[in-house]
Amino acid sequence: MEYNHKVIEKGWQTFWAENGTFRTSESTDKPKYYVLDMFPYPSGAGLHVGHPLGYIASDIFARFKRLKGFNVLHPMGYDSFGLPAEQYAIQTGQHPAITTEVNIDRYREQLDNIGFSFDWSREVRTSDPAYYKWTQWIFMQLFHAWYNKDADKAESIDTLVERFQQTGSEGINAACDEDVKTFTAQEWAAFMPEEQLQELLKYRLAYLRESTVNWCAALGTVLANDEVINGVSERGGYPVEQKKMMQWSMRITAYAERLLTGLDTVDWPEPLVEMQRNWIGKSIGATVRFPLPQLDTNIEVFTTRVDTVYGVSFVVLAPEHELVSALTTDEQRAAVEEYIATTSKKSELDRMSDVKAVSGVFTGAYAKHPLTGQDVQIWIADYVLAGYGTGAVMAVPSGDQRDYLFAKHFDLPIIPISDSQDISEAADPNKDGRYINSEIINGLTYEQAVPAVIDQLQALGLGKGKINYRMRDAIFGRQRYWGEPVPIYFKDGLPYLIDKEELPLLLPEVDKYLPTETGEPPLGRAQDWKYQGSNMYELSTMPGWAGSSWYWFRYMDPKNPNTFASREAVDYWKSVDLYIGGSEHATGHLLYSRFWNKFLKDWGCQGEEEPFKKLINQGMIQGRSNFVYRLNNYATAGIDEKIDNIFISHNLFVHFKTFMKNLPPDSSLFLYSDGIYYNSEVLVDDLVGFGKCLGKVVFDKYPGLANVTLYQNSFSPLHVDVNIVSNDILDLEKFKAFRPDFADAEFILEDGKYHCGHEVEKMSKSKFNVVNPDDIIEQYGADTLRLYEMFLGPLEQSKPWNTNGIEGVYKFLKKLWRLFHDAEGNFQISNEEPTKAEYKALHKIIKKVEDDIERFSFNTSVSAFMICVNELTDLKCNKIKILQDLVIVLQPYAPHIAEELWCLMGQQKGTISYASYPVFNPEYLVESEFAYPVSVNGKTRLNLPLALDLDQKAVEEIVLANEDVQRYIDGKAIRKIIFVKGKIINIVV
RNA sequence: GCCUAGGUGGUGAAACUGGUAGACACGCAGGACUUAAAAUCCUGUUCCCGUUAAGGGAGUGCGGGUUCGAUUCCCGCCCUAGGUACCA
Repeated sequence: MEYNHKVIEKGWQTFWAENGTFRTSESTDKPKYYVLDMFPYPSGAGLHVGHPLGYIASDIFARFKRLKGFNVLHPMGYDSFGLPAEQYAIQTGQHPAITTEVNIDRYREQLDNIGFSFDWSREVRTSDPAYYKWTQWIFMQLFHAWYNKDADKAESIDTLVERFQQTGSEGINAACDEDVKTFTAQEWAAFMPEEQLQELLKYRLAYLRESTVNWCAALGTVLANDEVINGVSERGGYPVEQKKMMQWSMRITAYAERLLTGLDTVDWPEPLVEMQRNWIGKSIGATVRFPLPQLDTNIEVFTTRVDTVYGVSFVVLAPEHELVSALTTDEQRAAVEEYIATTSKKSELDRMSDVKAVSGVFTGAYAKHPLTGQDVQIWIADYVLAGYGTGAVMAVPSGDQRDYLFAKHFDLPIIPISDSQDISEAADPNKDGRYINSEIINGLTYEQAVPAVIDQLQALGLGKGKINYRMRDAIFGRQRYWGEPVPIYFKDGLPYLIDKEELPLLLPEVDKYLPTETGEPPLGRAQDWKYQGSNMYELSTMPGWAGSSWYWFRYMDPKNPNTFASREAVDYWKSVDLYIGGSEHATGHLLYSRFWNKFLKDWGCQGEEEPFKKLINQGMIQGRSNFVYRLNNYATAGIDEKIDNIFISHNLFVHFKTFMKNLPPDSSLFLYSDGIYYNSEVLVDDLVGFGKCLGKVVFDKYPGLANVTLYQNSFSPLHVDVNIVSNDILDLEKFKAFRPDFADAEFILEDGKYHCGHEVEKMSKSKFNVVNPDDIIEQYGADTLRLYEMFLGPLEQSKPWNTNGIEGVYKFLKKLWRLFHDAEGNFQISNEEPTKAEYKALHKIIKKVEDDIERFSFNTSVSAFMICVNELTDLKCNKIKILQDLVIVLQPYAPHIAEELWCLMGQQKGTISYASYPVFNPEYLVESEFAYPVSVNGKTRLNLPLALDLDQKAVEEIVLANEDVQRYIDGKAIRKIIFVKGKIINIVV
C-alpha cells in the first residue's frame, strides 16, 4: 500500500492508549529522567499550530531518553482555573467547571492526534478538588511558617511563639513586616491573644495586611505586578489604579537571596536568568539617616553610593512619604499640598510618560547632614518612588543625573566630590578618582572610601550597610470566583486556618459570578457558606499562579489522597530535568514555582533547592495573515451597475499604492479603456501595465464604460482565510464560497494567478490566520506535522507559521516508505549485508540525531533525515540491517511511521518504544578532512585520517612537493593541511 | 537609557571548538513520464560580468582589526526583536 498516514497513525494512537505504552512507574533500575511541559490553560479556542511546538520538542526528547535507557516521566495536565472561563460564565451563566471540562476534552482530542507519549494516567487539573486540596494545604503550611534569617530557612510559627515566650522579640532575625513591635517575654505574655495573633501575622509567609495593590476596576480584581504591563492589565488592557486594601500576600521577599543565588545553579537561557535577576533587583548599598532634630527623628535614605555622601546638597522625599506633613513649614504647606494633590491624580501611565519633566517642591524644612552636620534642604518630588527603598533619597547632583537635573532646575548647590569628575554638562558617576570636599575620605579611592564612610556612620548610629531588593511580596488574593478558595475563616476580624480534616474547602455554588451588591467578591453570594456553620470564610480566591506553583510534584504521585506527593515518589523523581515552555512566564510562574519549591524543601517535604534544572524556551509561533485587495472607493461615469467586487493581485496593489503615494494627496486617477490617465490629461507610462490589467476586467464586462475614478484608498486590504491560500496563491473557487458577498467576485490576476499579500501578526480568529493542527494532520499526518514544526527553524526562535514548506517534509516520509515498498506497494526488504556506503549513511544519521537532540537542534536533524533517505534512495538500499536502526533513530520524531515499519520488519508490535538507541560506530564515518604532518626519524610524514580513504603515498607526494608546505616545514611547525578531493586548500602553521 | 538575543539567497534556514559559505527544504525555471491532471523523477537556481561555455569578480548589516584563513574572535557603529525602567 501507499504511505497512508491516516490508517497508520490512528492505529498506533489506539494501540498506545489501549496498551498503556507510556505508563511510567518508579519501580525500575533505570536512571530517571523528568521531561515536563508547561501545562496549558484550556481555552475555548482550542489548540492552534503554535501550541504544540514545545510539546513536540519535549516529546522527541522524552522518547529519545527512553531509547537511551532512562525511566522517563513525561506527563501532561491542565492549568484549569482562570479568567476566561469565568468571563464566559458571567456572560452566559454557565458554570466555569462545565466550560472547562468541554475545553479540556477538546484539548485532549487535539493532543492525541499528534501522537504524544504522555503518561495520561498521571494527568492533573488544578481545578479538581482532589488537586486543589493540596494547593490549599500548601497555603496552610505557608500561613503556619515564618522565615528565620539566621537559619536561612522557613520554620514553623510555633518556634517563633516559643522564642517570644522565652526571650521576647530580642534577637529575632526574621523576614517580616516593617512595623513589628519590640517586646520582652513578659510583655508578650501580657498581650491579649488577639494582639499576639495580630503580631504573628507580621511574620507569617502567607499573611494578611493592608497594602497598596494594583486594582483593576474593569476586571473587578487586584493584579500582581507581573500582570500589569505599562500601567494597564495584561488581560484586556484595562486601566489599573493604586488602591489600599486588606490583602493576602506571600512573603516571597524572604527568599530573595536564595532565588538569586539559585539562578547560578540552573541551566536556563541567559535572557530568562537575566529577567529574573532584574526582577529581584538586588542592590548593595547602605542606609543613611539624616537627623531631624525638630521632630526628634531621622529621614532614612537608601543609597548604592554611600561614598558620595559629602556631595549631598539636599534630600528628596516621595510625595507619599509619611514624614512630609509633619516637617512641612507653614509657609510651604500650601505649595506642598498642591503638589501632592497633582501627583496623586496622575495615573501610573501619566507618571511614566513624563519621566523627563522635572518637578518638585521645597518643604521649607532642613535636615542635618549626618557627617558634616550642615543643614540640607528637604524637598518632595515624584521622581522618588514611595515603593522602593525607604521612599527617600539623598541627592548628590554631582554624581546622579536625576539629582543633577533637579539641582539645575531649582538652582540648588552642586558639590564636586572627586578630582576626576567633569560636571559641567551632566552628573559624572565615575569611581576612578580621589575624593575631594569629603573630609574623612579626602584623597581616598572608591574601594577605600566605602568602608570608611560606613564605619563612620555606624559609629554615629546614623547608617549601616544594607542590601535592598526591588522585588515586592506577591499579592495572593483575587476577588474572583473561579479559583481555589483560601482555607481561612475569620473570627473577630482575625484569620484562622480551617481544620486540616476539612480540606478540600470546596468552591461553593453561587447564583451569579459577579461581586455582591456590597462590593464583596462573588463568593459572598454563596448561601450558608460558613465555617462550622458560624464563621465567615475568606471570600477571595487564590491567584492563577497558585495551582501551577507546585504541579510538577503532583505528577510524581497524582492520585495520593494522603499527601501532595509521597516522599518515596518525590525522592525518586527529585526535580524536573528538562522543562520546556514560553519565556512569558519568566517573572511569574517560574519565580513563584521556585519560591514554593524552596519553601517545601525548608518544610522537609522534598529535598531539591531548584525545581527545574534545565529550561528551554520555545519561541512563539506567530500568525501569518493573507490579504486580498478589494476595490471599494471609486467613482464611475456612464454606468449604473455596481462594480465593487473586484480584487486586485498583490503586486498590482503595491504598484498602485506606490504610484498614488507619489501623487498629491487629493488627486485621483481616471481610467480609460485603453490605459490610465492622470488628471485626465497626462498619460502615465508607469501605470500602463497596471491600467491594462485593470482595464481588462472592468472594460470587458462594461464595454460602454467611459471612465472610473480611483482614489488613494480605492483598494483596501482585507484579511482572507489562510486556509484557502496556498503559497500566497488564492484558491479562487474557495474564495467565492468564503463569504456570500464574494460569490460573484472578479479578479485581476498576474500570470494567471491571484497573489495575496501577507503580514506577520498574532494568531487570532479575527485575522483569519489560525491554522488548526487537526487540518494539517488530516492532510499530511501527525508525523509530518511533528517533523515540519521542528524543521521550521531553531526551537527557541519566534517565527511566523507558514505551511508553504510542508510538502518537502511530507515527501521525505513518502520517499522513506517507498524505499521499502515495491511498485505494487508491497513491503520489500533485503537481508543482504549493507555496503560501506550504506553503513556510512546510517551511522551519519545515528551520530547526527544524537548530537542534535542533546543540544536541542531539532531542525537540523530533520534535514539530516532527508539527506539520509536521499542517499539510501540513490543507493537503492532496502536492507533490513539499515532500516532496523534507522527507524529507531527516527522514532522520536515520527513515531507512527517508525512503529509501522518496525512492525513490517517482523518485530513485535509496539516494542520499538522499548528498543535501545543504536550505537554509533565511528569507523564508518569520515572523521576529519585534515591531515597532520608529523616528523618521523627526521622525515616529514603526513598523518592521514584513515576514513578519508586516500592513497597515502600519492597524497604525500602532492603535499610534500607543494612549495608552501616546504616553506612552512622549514620555518614553522605545520598544524594541519586542509585538502578537499585530493587538492590542497590550505596549510595551517 | 539599560539588559539580552539576533542581522547570511526570492523564502525558512545550515555551517557544532576559526577551515570549500548558502547544506536541507520551499519557491521559481526547464525537462522526462502521461491523452491530460495528480503523483513521481531529473537538471538548474547567491549576485554581477561573460551570448552559451571556459572563466573572472563580489559576497554573511556597516567600518576597521587579529589570522595563512573570519558568518564565527576583537574594537567602533547601524538596524530588528524581547525584557525593563525616574530602582537612588
